[in-house]
Amino acid sequence: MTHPQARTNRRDSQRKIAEILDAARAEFFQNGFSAATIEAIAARAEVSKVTVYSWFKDKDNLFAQVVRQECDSMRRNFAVDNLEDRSLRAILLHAAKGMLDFLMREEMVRFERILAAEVSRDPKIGEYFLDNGPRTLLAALTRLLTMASEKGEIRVEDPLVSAEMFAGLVMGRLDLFLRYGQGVCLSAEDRQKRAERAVDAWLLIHQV
Amino acid sequence: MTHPQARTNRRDSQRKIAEILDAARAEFFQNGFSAATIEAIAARAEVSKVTVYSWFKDKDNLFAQVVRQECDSMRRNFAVDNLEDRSLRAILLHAAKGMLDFLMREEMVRFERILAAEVSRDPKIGEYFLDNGPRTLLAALTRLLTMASEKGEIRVEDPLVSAEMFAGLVMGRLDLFLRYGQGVCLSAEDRQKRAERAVDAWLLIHQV
DNA sequence: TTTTATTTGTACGCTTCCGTTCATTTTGCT
DNA sequence: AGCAAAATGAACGGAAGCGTACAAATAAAA
Repeated sequence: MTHPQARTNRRDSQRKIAEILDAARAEFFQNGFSAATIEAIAARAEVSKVTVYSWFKDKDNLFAQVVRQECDSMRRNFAVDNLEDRSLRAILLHAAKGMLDFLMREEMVRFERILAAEVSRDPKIGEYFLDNGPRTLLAALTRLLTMASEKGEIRVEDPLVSAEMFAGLVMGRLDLFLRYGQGVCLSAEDRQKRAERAVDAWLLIHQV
Repeated sequence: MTHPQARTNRRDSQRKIAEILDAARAEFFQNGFSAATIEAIAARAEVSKVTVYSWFKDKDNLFAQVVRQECDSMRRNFAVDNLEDRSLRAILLHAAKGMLDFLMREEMVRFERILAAEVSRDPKIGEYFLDNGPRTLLAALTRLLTMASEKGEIRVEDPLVSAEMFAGLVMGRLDLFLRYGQGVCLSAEDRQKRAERAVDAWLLIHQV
C-alpha cells in the first residue's frame, strides 16, 4: 500500500508507475485476479517484471491499488451533486442520467464483474467499493431529497429508503444484463428516456 | 456436456456424480473458477481425482455443469407464478417476497459473485444465466401484468418496462450490498416490509 | 464364482506463474 | 562529467495445478 508513495523525484518513474497501473487494470479486468499474470502486465506496460516488483510489493498489493484508483474515480463522479437553482425534476434527471452514463461504461461493467469474485478472497476490498460507490451515491441522494422534502417539494418519510428506490427505478435490472450479457448498450436517447421514466415514476410516488 | 449422461445403472455412481457436483459447486463458489482445484473438489467429494476425470471431461466441463444445475434451480423457482383467485396486490406481494427470499440466499449471492467474473472467459455461460434467471422472471411478470392490465386493474403502457420497474423497486440496490458486502441479511419482517413498500409504490405508479 | 465396470493411489510429464537474485546498462539529476 | 537511482534481461527455485497412465483393489452383476 505504501510502495509507490516513497517519494520519487523522477518524472519518468511516476509515468511508469501510472503505466503499470493502467496495464494492471486492463489485465485484471480482462482475466480476473487469478488468471492475470504479472508478466503480462509488465509486457503491456512495456516495462520489465522486476520494475513492477520494485514499485509494488506483490500481486495482491497491485490489485488493491488498482481497486483504490478505480474507487477514487467513482467517488469523484458521485460527489458532484450540488443542487443548483434548477427545478427538482431537472436535478433528479441530471442525477439519473449521470448514473446511467457512468455505470453503463464498459470499463465500469468489467470492474464490477471482477471485483465481485474477489470479495470472498479479500472482503475489505468489497467494503472499500461500497463506501466509495453505492454508499457515496446514496448519501448524496439522501442529502438532496432531505433538502427538497424540507422545502415541501416532495413527501419523503425515510430519505434513505427513497434514495434507494430512486436508484432502483433508474437502474432496474439493467446491471444484470450488463454484467452477464455482452454488448448490451443503450443509445443516448434510450438512456434519456429511461431516466425520464424513472424520475417521473419516483416523483409520482413522492408527490405531496 | 455429455459425460455423466452415459447411462449408468449403478446407483453408487450416480450418488458419487452428485457428490462431485456438490463439491464442485462449493469450491467454485468459494474460490472462483481459476483458484478452485480439481484435487480440492475430489477431496471434498471424498472421491479420487481420477474418478472426477472419468465422469467429467475437464475443469471447464465441470464448471459448466455446475452452472447448468444452478440455473435449472433458478428457472424452477421463477416459473411458479400462476395467478390464483387472490387480489393483484396479494399476488404481487407474493412475487416480491419470493424474489427477495430467493435472491438473498447466501448460495445465490455467491453464485452471482463467481459467475460474473467468468463471463469474459465464456460469454455463453452468462447468456445461459440470463435466460434462466432474469429473463424468465421478467417474462413471467410481464405475462402477469398484461393479464391484470386487460382486466382493467392497472394501467400499463409497456408491460416489460413495468415488470422491470417492479423488480427494480423490490431489489433496489440491495444486490450490490449483498455481492460486495458480507453478512448482509434482512430479517423476515424487514423483507416483508420491503416487499410491501415496493408493491405499494409500484401500484401507485400504475393505478388506473 | 466368474466376469465386468468402476474406483483408487501413486506417480509422472508438462506447463504456468510467483517472487527473487544478480550483473549490467540506462537514465536522470547536480 | 560524475554519481546515484532506477530499469533491464536472464535465469532460477519453488510451488501449484492440469490432465494422464498404470497397476492394483473393490464392488456390482451374471
